[in-house]
Amino acid sequence: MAEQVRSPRERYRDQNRTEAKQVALEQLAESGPAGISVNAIAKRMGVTGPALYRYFANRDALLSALIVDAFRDLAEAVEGAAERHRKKAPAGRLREIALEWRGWALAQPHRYLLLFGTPVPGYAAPEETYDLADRGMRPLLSVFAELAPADLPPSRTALDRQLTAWRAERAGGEPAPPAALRRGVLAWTRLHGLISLEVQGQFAGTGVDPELLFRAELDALLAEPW
Amino acid sequence: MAEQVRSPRERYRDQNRTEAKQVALEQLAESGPAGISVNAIAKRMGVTGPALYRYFANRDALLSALIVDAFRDLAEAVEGAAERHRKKAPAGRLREIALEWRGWALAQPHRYLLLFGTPVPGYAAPEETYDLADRGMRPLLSVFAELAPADLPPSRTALDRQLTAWRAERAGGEPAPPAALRRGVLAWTRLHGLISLEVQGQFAGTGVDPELLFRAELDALLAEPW
DNA sequence: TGTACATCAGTGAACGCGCGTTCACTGATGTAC
DNA sequence: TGTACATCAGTGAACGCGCGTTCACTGATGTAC
Repeated sequence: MAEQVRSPRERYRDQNRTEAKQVALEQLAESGPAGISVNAIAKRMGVTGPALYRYFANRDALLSALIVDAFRDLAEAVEGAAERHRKKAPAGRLREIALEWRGWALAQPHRYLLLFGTPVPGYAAPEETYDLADRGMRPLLSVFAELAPADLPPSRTALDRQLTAWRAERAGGEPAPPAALRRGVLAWTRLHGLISLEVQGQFAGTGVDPELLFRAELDALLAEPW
Repeated sequence: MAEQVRSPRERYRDQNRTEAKQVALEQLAESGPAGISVNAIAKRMGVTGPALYRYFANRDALLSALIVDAFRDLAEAVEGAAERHRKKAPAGRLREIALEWRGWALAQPHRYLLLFGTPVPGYAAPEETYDLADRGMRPLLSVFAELAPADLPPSRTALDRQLTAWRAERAGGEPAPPAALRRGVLAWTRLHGLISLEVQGQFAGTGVDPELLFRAELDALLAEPW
């Protein structure tokens, strides 16, 4: 990241945009996406409501900024974990990536739900989010590409064809065996299933420790035959 | 279900309660949980707002009724599938149960998200929902109890102890091998992961058919070693 | 069967509230010559 | 370096709106004798 030269005014703008987003995140944590209010944010910033329209075209633009930030943040966290453990064997790296991802979600449940929770009605996510969502999945897919044995029999099921096309177009480029893509995507949906239930407190009254479940799921993922 | 003797007035009340809930479900589908409005429901019913307070103590009570209904409905659908295919081998029955569950969610995504989506902030679900949630899981757990080989080595991990205690207390009673509980719960979280992502349209732009992914996940579930 | 009373559904007015957004404006900060 | 002008942040008033909920009430329906 090169340091950008910015005028004082630009710095000031950035600072205020950032502050507004931070306050919005507090509201998100307290009362959900519907609780994010332009006027309330302004009040907490010590400013009147209309002032925020200098920084965001409208409420939806603010929401979009939050979503894009969160997707990028998550992708960077996952990429960071992959990078930090790049010397580990793929199985160990997979564990680290998955745990990083869960950690990110648990540390800021509202942001995770903003990305993967109930869609906000009447709101359409900007195009950018699709790329960022794919980017977050890439490290997971790569690990499975490494884990795949070299002598995998080729597969031409409809699903495998779809996955291959998707990989070529969006999810990173380098070709991978379809079986690796399939397992990578399913790994993603499995981990998401556990995390989303945990984040929503579905295990709360059960006496079952979600982290142990999560680790058991990782074990199962690695024990599965190819 | 025995036919209850009810006075005309009671029948009338039930009818109006039901109609209010139906209209609320329409609103839920259109604009999410936050879009459920007492006044708007009344208007659609051709009645003034305060009239609804004859039927529900307040907005939260209405929401609770919707949630309890949905949990019960889902549990009954799943139980029905298990019952309809009771003569099938366990593996086939598992498929049917899972497909029934997915079908229920896809047919009414908003209701599924009401149960398992982002929690409504400031709203506490009534006690009853916990039992109903467990009830919906039971058929899945039972199938895994059947699938478990008889010669499973005993396990005493912390997770298995927690699952056994939970099963004894809430999830149906009949004891089952811990490994079966573990796999049953993980089956649930896996299917939920796929379904919740599908219901929220996360696969929309990818060209990947979620149903094929779902069936691949079922195959993986059954191919896994014990 | 008829009358007296109790129950209950629904009305309409009112409460205080917060929402997103627009508009014309003031005053401060930056830019050009 | 000083002046003239353009840019931009923020204000305060106002818009129309819908929200959940309360209250005293009217009028219809049911119950008891």
